[in-house]
Amino acid sequence: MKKQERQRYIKRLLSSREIERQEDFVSLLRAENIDVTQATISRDIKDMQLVKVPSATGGYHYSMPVQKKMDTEKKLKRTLKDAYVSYATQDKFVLIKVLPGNGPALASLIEDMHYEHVFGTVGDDSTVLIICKSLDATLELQQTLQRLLSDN
Amino acid sequence: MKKQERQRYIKRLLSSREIERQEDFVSLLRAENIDVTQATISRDIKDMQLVKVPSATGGYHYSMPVQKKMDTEKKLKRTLKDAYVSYATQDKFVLIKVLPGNGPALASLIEDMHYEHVFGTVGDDSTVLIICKSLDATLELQQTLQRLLSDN
DNA sequence: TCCAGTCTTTCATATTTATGCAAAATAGCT
DNA sequence: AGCTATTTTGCATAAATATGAAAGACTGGA
Repeated sequence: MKKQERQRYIKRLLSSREIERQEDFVSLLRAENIDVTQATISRDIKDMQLVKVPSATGGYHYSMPVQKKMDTEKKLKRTLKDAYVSYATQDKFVLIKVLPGNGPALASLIEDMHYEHVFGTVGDDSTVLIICKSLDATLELQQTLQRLLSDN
Repeated sequence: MKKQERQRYIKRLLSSREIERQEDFVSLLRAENIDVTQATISRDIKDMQLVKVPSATGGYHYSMPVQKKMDTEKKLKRTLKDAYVSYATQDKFVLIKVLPGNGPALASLIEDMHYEHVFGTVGDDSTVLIICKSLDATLELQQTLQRLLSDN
């Protein structure tokens, strides 16, 4: 499955960098040895319903679609509230304990959010380890999670 | 204030129709005797951080930005929870009673959401009247409001 | 294997969107 | 009012994006 794999890469790129133009996707994918043209990216973007957001700083960047993002955050919030047990943090890591069975779901929701600050996540049955991109990022993420936990 | 007024119009158009291209804004505004070029619209869109969303049905349409939408919904939820007293509905109307002083705020938040189903709102000190676009729309809106009230 | 149908990609290009620059409008002064 | 600085706009066009049409890949039979 070529297309799906590429679209997974695209998702990953989305969260890792500020992507301003479709051609950026082309270059970045080329760097990973995936060869496509802008035309294909345009169709992928339509498929995946990505949007080009005018950023506060004056530029533009591609991002997840509105609805999906809202839905995901809602699910994430619910899962957190339902299953949250405790959390700890050290260095660039945030370790969340949840009720048995909820680890993978939570990890996957966090992935889906494509948080700027998150490098990656792993989850077993009752634990999710989030690896952040920096110490600052870790703080930011903590705040995000706390916000989600305390309703709002 | 020319620009701001135009941008208010743009917001209103956003919620009332599916707008596919910037030129559509130009035509629709022209119909309201506001004369602009696509260049200006492009800049307005950047200002307002509107996004062009690939819709499920194959086309594209402009829409409110992610962050703002989420923020507004949050505020709306909080206001509702804080100030809600009761509501009633009849025909295409939903009438919400709130604690004194909260009417205008609530009305304005509902406006800001640009709900598909809402034709318009008016609020006095402790009442908000929402006029929906159809009977079905009224039901939909009720559900939306109930969802907001019952957390989620 | 060979074929028909379906899906995906590229190429070329049409369409749409963004922007540099000059002109016009607006806002503050005095 | 008259002048200057700032903001906003349109024009022209560059830049970016979307898409028809043809070619290539893949799929599931016969």
